[in-house]
Amino acid sequence: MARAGVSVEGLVRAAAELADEVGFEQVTVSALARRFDVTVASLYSHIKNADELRVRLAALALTELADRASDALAGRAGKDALVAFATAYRDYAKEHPGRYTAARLRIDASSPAAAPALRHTALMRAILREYKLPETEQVHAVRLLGSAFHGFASLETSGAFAHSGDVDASWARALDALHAALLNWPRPLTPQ
Amino acid sequence: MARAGVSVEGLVRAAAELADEVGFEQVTVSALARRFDVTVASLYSHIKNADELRVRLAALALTELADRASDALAGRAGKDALVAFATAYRDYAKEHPGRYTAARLRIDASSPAAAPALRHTALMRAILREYKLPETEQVHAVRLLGSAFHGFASLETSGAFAHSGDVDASWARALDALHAALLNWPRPLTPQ
DNA sequence: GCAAATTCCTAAAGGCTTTAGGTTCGAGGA
DNA sequence: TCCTCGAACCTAAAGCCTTTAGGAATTTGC
Repeated sequence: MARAGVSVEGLVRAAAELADEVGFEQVTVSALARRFDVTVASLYSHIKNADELRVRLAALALTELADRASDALAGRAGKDALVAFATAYRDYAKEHPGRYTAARLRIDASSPAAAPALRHTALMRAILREYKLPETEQVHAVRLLGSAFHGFASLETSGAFAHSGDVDASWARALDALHAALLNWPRPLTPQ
Repeated sequence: MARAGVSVEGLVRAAAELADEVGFEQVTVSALARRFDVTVASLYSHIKNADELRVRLAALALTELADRASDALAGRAGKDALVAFATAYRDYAKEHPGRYTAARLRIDASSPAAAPALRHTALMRAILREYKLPETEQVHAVRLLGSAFHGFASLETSGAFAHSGDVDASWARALDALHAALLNWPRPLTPQ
């Protein structure tokens, strides 16, 4: 019988497609085996277990997302950069809901997904450069931006905004408001 | 044999405890049956299927969360109200991570969880009253607040903020920034 | 006290994950 | 060319989960 030519990379790519088609939770080793027309047990020659598959999928998604964000940022600064980054983020979540869900998996420092996760922080800090926040405030600003972007993308893809109003307008206004917030970043009280 | 005295309410309460202990994804009909010392099939006299259990759990969580938020809001206005609401939200997510995850389930209008979900919107709009935004802007502001609160809670409980910095300070700064954003809400461009 | 409804049970089918152990393919050395 | 060895694949089986069917026991209410 001819071999199916399965490889770890191929598996992860197929898992990514499957995730976007049927949802991240439905990505199973069984479904992948069906897709490659191979028995389930065969896949265990390539991956250790179902969890490893999910972590690798997360790493793929985080890398793709960081690549897009990085491209969006090229040659831009200030509000332009903020909007481009955020929109790359939101668009990715809409185009690839399964991958996006995978990207939000709990990741610990030893995971192969840890490195791409760090790129995201670095990119956000690059956006902040133009806003000239004090060094100690940057982590807070990164967290606010991360929360707002992730929260919006997450609520939008989960259908929470589906029942009223113009979501694109909400997005534009949110970015205006965040831009303004960064310009007038609240000064910390005198340190104690 | 004496009856175990299972009821739908009891099941959902136990499911909520289980969710907080071992994570929402691990809430299974089997685990519940074990907890009640009853066979799995018995539970199907009380619930239609595993999905109904999850939806009921979501409804419980949304109701509890709305109750807390409502209490937090009582007698407060302006930034006070904003901070109290947001903190009730974040604290609930930290104390009850499993329930909180359930609350973020995709909910459609016919679901028994739809009604408590609407309370949340109403409460957020109450916060906005003091900020006197134009009627058409309120939906956008609600979405920004919802995104930021959910994003922060979600990233925090999933460990994304675990590796550096003072998370409470980030939270305080985020609320300061959102308060300022509401005070200076970006005017929409002249309508076309 | 008895009938009906409810609660609980056994049994079984079907899906997913993982491990154990055996077979076949294909590439590189003798 | 042949043969060997590792990788890729297979069958089999165990364990857990969901769901349905049909039957027994308990509780409730007339």
